[in-house]
Amino acid sequence: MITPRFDILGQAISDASRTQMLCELMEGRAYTNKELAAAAGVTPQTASAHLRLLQDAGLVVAEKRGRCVYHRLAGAEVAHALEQLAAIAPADSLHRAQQRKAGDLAQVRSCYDHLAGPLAVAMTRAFLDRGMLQEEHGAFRAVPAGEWLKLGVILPEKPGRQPFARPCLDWTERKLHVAGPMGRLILDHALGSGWVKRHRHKRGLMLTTPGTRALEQILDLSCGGLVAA
Amino acid sequence: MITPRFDILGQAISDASRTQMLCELMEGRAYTNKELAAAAGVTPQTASAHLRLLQDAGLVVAEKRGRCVYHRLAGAEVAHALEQLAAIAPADSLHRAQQRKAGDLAQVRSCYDHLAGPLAVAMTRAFLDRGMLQEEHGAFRAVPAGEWLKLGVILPEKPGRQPFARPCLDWTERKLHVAGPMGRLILDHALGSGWVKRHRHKRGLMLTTPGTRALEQILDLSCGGLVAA
DNA sequence: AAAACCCTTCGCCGCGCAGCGAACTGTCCG
DNA sequence: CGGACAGTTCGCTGCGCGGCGAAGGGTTTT
Repeated sequence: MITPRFDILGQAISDASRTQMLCELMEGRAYTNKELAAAAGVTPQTASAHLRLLQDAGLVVAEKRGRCVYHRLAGAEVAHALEQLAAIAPADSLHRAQQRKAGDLAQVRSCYDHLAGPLAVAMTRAFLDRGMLQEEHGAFRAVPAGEWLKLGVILPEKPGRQPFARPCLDWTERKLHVAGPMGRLILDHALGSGWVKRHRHKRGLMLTTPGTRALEQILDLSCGGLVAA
Repeated sequence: MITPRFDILGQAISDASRTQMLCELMEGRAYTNKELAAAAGVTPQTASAHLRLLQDAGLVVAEKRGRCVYHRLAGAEVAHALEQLAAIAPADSLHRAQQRKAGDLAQVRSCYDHLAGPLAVAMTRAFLDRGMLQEEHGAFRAVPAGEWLKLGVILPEKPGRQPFARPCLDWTERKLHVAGPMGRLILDHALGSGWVKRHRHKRGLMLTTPGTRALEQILDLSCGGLVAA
């Protein structure tokens, strides 16, 4: 019997501190040791050991720049596999309660390299409603439309082997939203256009007033309650 | 930040004994405690504890029948998530060596509810070559063809939300083969027609002479080396 | 040069847990 | 009824590993 080394991966994600770090890294940004240590609630020494383990497991890569070491997920496949796991993992009820209290914190955020959270779910729903996107065989198929260009998306001429618009299951909503190259384009464009901004210290993103207006104009999407305070 | 309880799943698959059991269960059959204990190389008491943990994690369900308890994977989602993990997990080189020595053992086998291994990969390649199946956006799309009926597959009238032919990455070959409802139909038909048979005590399946002839006739597929001794 | 800062390595403590032997429950069979 | 067998529970042992404090190597700032 051939057994993939699940245990190596499993051991990597079997610890609450490490999963906390991984969830942090799912934002797609690179983080320093100290930041991840704070996120997991442990000292830097401990975080250092955890990150070395995650590195050995191939889930995380490190990049030294000056006196800081920046850690990030090893690739989109890793983020994708973790999403899949999240789909069958029981949600943390404790943190779910925090989410309700925190309110907007989880409303708009990024998932590795694309938008996630309620905003992304709402946008995807708008794509489907307007016929810009079709769900078929559990995959997304983009339909040529003028709206795409306004969202910073240029559709490929021919469908490639990799899905251009990959469905990604949101952790909180348990609903699909757009990932893959199209998701990346949308996030890049939204950041470049100032529709969303990264928080300085808090995690997550904030939807700006221009962003709200643009989404309303292009997709007829009302973003009530999603604008950060 | 919302964190799915990766750690619960992670702890479940962080132990080599448990992963061994899970790989065994990936065959799709139900196994008794004793069988799984033998597969993992531990005593029944230890296996019992492991299985209770896997049950608590929601990966495995147990069914009591007489004095035996049959364990099986909790569902196709679990099998799917494990496949995804296997895609980024380093393969076990030790067992890879065993595979080469064992030869036909890994050639034909099932992956939860569909055929897997080199045979399934070869069949999928034949589907694609003959135009019965198309790969698009990383998904499979079945094309109506007479061959499908001979393989026990009746194509659905309209594409549903769930993919009918889901691509599944094989552990050993790292190549795609057909899973999902279509994969299940093919395996069911192959078992029902006597094309493949389950080994009595050994794991895996064996391709019969009628099976070889049928595949050659329908798909022009030569199965040299895949027939069990 | 000294101070501040980021990260890592080392050594230690303590918990958690995999593993087994022994004993117990429940089921099937003669 | 009594033996055989599957599974579980209990108690124990030993290893692994998460955690931190202390100390050391590098880099940036003053």
